[in-house]
Parts: sequence; structure tokens; C-alpha cells
Amino acid sequence: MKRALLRRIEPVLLSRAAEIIKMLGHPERLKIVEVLERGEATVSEIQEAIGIPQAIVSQHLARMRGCNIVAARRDGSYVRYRVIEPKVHHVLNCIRECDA
Amino acid sequence: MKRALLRRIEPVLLSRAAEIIKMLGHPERLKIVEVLERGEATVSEIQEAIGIPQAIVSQHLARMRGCNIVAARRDGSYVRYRVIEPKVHHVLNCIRECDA
DNA sequence: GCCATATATTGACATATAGCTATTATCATA
DNA sequence: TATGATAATAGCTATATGTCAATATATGGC
Repeated sequence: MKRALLRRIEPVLLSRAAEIIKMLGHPERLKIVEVLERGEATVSEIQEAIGIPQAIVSQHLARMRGCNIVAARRDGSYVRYRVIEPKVHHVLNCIRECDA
Repeated sequence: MKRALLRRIEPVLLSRAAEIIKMLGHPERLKIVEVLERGEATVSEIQEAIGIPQAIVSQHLARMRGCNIVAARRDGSYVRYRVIEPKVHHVLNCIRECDA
């Protein structure tokens, strides 16, 4: 461990980081953003991809919308979600890197 | 975003990752592991470093012990804590990297 | 054993979260 | 406008979480 490189995380960043990873600290939400990482997806696509009830998917998406992790846009009768918080990709890649 | 590199996170890893980042998804716990990242620290050192009551620090440490994120060893009348989950460093560095 | 210091645990309480069912909104199209 | 598909929300129960005050448990020195 290279301690010399450990600089303190600034309070505001730390606070936002805690908020983001708190949201991602749930298996289903983590799966949802993993799906969204590949590009926009509708609620039903997400639902199929991870196999949980529509209402639950919507609830998780609503929470993640609430802290600006994902955003939605209507497309006809669909609503397409996408990740808008760049740190999410960092976190997912970080998890992948641990998978040695 | 290089989508070609996005490989799926394995279920077991994803589940453990969710557990870890759930624990880190709290500002005080994030501060605690940030302190511990620099090396072992006693409860009172942590308490001083981040400025919250001793009982709260102990409670957070107990929860993180519970999911094998930190470990403790007694040293005289002190108890020294350290990070034992390597992913924690990855996550902290990931947060730092976002701090552009 | 007694005292001071360091840490852990407990109980109480408020709030947050998760998941379920049912219902409601929104849109496209017949 | 009626209908089917898609998505969001409401109401509910159960459980988890966060915090505090108080108490309990080490440990070391006298």
C-alpha cells in the first residue's frame, strides 16, 4: 500500500460519495446500474434482465433518480433510463477490478 | 465509455460488493475507513480524527467487523483497528479519482 | 482489590428501508 | 373514447438503521 499517495478526500466529495455508494449498496440496484451501464434501457427491459417485479424496479429507479444517479426520458409508451452520475462507472469498474 | 470492456459482474462478487459498499455508504463510516487506510488506529484516535462520540465509533466499527471489513486487536488497554477487506482501498481510490 | 482509562454493549426511540399488493397515471392506437 | 401496454405511486407491514444515554467490560497501575 502506497501511503504517500493517500490524500484526504474532501468533505463535500466524501459526502456525495457516501450518498452514491449507499444507493449502490443494494444487490438489485447494483444490477440495475450494471444493466444501464451498457446503455439506456426501459423499465421492462430492466425488469426482464434482473427478474424482479415491475413495481420494485420502479421504486429503485425512483430512489436513484432522487439522488441524481439515473435520469429518465419518455419515449412513447416507454420510459428510458440512463446513468447520469459518472462515479457509477468508476464504482462498477472498481468492483470488476477486484474480481481477480 | 468503452462498452466492449464491460463484462458482467459475477453474482457472488456483486453480492459481496453490495454488502461492502452498503457499509461504506455512510459518511462517518467512510471517514473511519479513510483514517484506517493510513494504518492501524485505536478507537480514541478515530474518535478524535473524525469528531464523533466514542459509542458511535464503536458501533460503526462493530458493524464493519461484522462483515469482515475491519478487524481489531487488543494492544494493552487500547484496541487497534485495521482494514482487512482489500476492496475498501479500491473504493476509496475510486472516490479520489473522481475528485478531478 | 480499587481506580482510572479505554472500549463495548444495551435499551429506548425515531426514522429509513424493503418489499408486497393494489391502484393510478400515461401513452399509443384502434 | 375505449382499450391495452407501460410505468409510477400509495398504503401497508416488517425489519433495519442511526443516535443517544446509560451501563458494562476490559486492562494497567497503585
